[in-house]
Amino acid sequence: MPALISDEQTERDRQSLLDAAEVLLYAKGIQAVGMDEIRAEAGLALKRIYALYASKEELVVGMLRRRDIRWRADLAEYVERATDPRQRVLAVFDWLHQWFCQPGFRGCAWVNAHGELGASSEAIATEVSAHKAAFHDQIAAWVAATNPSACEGVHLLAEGAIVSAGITNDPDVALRARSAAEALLAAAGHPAGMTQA
Amino acid sequence: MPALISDEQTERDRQSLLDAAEVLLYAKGIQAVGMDEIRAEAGLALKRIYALYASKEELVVGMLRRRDIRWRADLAEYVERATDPRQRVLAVFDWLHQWFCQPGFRGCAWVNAHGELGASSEAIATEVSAHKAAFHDQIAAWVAATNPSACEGVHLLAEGAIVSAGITNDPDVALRARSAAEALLAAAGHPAGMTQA
DNA sequence: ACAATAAGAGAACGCACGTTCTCAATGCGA
DNA sequence: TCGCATTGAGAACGTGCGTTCTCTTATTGT
Repeated sequence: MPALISDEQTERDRQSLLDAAEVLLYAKGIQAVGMDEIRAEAGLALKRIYALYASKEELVVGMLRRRDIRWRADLAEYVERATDPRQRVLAVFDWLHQWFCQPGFRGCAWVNAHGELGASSEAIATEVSAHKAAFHDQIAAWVAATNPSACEGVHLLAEGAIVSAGITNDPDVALRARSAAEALLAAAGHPAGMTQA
Repeated sequence: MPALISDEQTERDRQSLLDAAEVLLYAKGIQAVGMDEIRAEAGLALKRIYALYASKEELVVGMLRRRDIRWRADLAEYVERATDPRQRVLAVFDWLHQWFCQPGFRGCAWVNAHGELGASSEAIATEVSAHKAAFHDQIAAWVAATNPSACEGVHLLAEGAIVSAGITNDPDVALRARSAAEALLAAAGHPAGMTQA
């Protein structure tokens, strides 16, 4: 095989690599997985990996970035299947419940990465912030269509559910978060907000 | 100095060690800090450290356990200064806000530890679960005194606020969580619950 | 067919870390 | 005062990992 590598092959290799990295790093933590284990799982030469990403840190960032796009697209696809604004917000928690039920669920990949490497890697911390901001805005947009005053609360319920489910391994936190979100949507401030200092 | 070491000295050394470990591990992450750095900060011999804890893993568990006791006692002390049940619940978020404002705040030590080592260390995962369960029960007890149907929601708001503040470095999430908690407390179900499947 | 080159496999390097071991120094009992 | 046990300081050991290097193999253009 050795000889010029096509752009298509490069893209295929990149996806294999990101697939392997995503599975292993999410399951075991970032520092717990060596580049050699990723190489074996991806079925690529180490040299090839370092041609695609200059360092493990860059690979992690690339993995988080691809996961962010897919994860939020999946969520949006599910949520926007509903047409009623209120049902859309509740669908967020149904989607979360589904996610929590998947075998191997181990909390939020971005929160985990931030806890492990946020202090040492600026690049990773930035990627995590970007994901969280995007998730916040996505939720806020859906909630704003029903009850703008509930945006922040619903977002925090979602974040709380993710973190709680990750640690307790109880997928039903999503349902309890859903109920609370329902209550928030029904509460006060349909016209204006009611934030307080 | 070499000769039998008193129990009092042992306790002093243990606290110095836990102090050093807590500061460094929280600030930089667990795997990012070597035992030698902890040794230097604690001002103890490596041999002494391994006489107090048989391994780094045990030291981490000991550190988390002491932090759990102090952290929840501080919270309770602050919250129970208020006498009105509703004010108590809101005080939780004021206390969180205070915490988020402290320099060096970097999210929840237990969530960070779980993300980093929950998959590889049973002992650490167990300690984290214990802390989260205790925190949940503490919150639930305070909320139950005002509006039992809001227990789960308020707890998730608190968890969400901690995680969000840790990543965005915006202490004011605590205030937004507080507003949402206020709304939940005011909502429905004073008599019965309203959980849903 | 043959040089030139590019890619794969994996050995090698340098480093960092958890843990243990050595050894000199010190306080205590006789 | 003398020997013994205990402790502290830090060297040493083994291991694992990120990254680079070597060397072989195979493909391509002439």
